[in-house]
Amino acid sequence: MGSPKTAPRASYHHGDLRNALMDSAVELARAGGPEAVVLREVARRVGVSATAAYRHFSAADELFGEVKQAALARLAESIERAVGAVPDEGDPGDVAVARLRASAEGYLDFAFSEPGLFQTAFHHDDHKVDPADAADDMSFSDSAAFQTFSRLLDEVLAAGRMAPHCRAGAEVAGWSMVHGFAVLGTEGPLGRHLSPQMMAFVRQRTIDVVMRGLTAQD
Amino acid sequence: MGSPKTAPRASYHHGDLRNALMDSAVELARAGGPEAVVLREVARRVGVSATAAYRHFSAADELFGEVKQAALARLAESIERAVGAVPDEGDPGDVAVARLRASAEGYLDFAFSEPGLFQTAFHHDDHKVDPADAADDMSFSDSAAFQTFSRLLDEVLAAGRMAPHCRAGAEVAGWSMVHGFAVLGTEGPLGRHLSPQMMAFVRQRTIDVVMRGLTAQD
DNA sequence: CCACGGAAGTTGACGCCGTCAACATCGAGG
DNA sequence: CCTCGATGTTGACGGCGTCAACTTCCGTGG
Repeated sequence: MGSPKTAPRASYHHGDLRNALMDSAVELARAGGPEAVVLREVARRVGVSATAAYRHFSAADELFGEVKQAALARLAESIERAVGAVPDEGDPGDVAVARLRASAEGYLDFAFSEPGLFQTAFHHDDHKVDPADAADDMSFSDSAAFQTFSRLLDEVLAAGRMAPHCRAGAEVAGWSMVHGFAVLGTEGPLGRHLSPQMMAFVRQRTIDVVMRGLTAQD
Repeated sequence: MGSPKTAPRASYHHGDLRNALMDSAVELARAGGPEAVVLREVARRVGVSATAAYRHFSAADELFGEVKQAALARLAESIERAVGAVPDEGDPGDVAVARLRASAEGYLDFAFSEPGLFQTAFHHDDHKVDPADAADDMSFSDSAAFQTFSRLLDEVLAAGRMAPHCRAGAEVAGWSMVHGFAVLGTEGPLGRHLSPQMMAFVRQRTIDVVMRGLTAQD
């Protein structure tokens, strides 16, 4: 008695090893960032031999890739949540702008509350750039979060809060800003040198700058 | 005959091993990014045993730290060069703005022409955040490049091209934007999914947005 | 002049990692 | 019931960073 899930050593076979490995790997990434996702340690935590993982993943990279996708998904959730929390009342332009701003806040909330997962979501190893095989590599720019961001910019444009000629490339510009701040704050020197109050201040300042840059009317 | 430098196997002792290891390590970082800086490989290239490096560096991390500093220095050079190339004539406000913009171009020029070194410059391992020992970790925010950037913002302010209340936190906002674009373009999904023409376009767009965000007058 | 002490480099070993080949165990379907 | 494929184990390999012990060389003081 006791399902294999609750009694990890119930039998020779695990019963749900793939999911158990994923959970363990995600927890490792959460606590220690991308470098902490070590196949042997993942297996150890699940109470299984290292090579057992090869029945469910072709290699360690594949496991890591799935952890990355999971992290990306949580980032998307954080953004959706923040955007969804904006009250849909008042001037449509104000709402559109507020929603755009909220998406940035949701991005940064995730980055700073789950730095390990955030770094994992954007970790990219190898310098190998084989010819036309880049297609299979799903990433943020294909993710729900990016689509959301794009849609929010369309809304701002439709509400007349952005000069039409500025719309092109705006996703990348806005994303760059928020992402850069997140990277510098979580793994870069910002988080290590600034007090929490300073961090909060420059965070608002940074969002102010990008919002002003995106919603200029000239 | 033949100095130890030109004849690497002239004698048992190398003569200039520390510099030789540094050069080799920097070259590795240049070609393969931070992950490619592997102590044993560095030593192998110099034609020396792996443990020989321990006579000059306390650990592999220390070697890597120096490579990082070298990369940071080259980034600073790239920025200085771009800023220095701006002609110092015409309206002082225009010059200040042009110099600020040039610093961003210099930053991105380096990131895209030397992606391995750029990634190395900002690579940060371990999630260990020991108490008050963060002081010794020199990084970009202490570097010449950051000081330059700060000075350029002061000039823009002094030339009346920036609202005074926007000056605080402007370094971080501008740096975040440029850094984010560089990261997404070199190791992130941008560089892998966009054509060179698109890259050039979004690059200009991104710089436009941050310049507009920083130099707003309201 | 030489011998000697420490600086600089070597070898061999340890424990960690990812991965492979060969073997053991289990449960579902003939 | 018995077999066979899916699942998990063991043992090994090469590569990594690092340590302890050993060797080679060079500059210096007697």
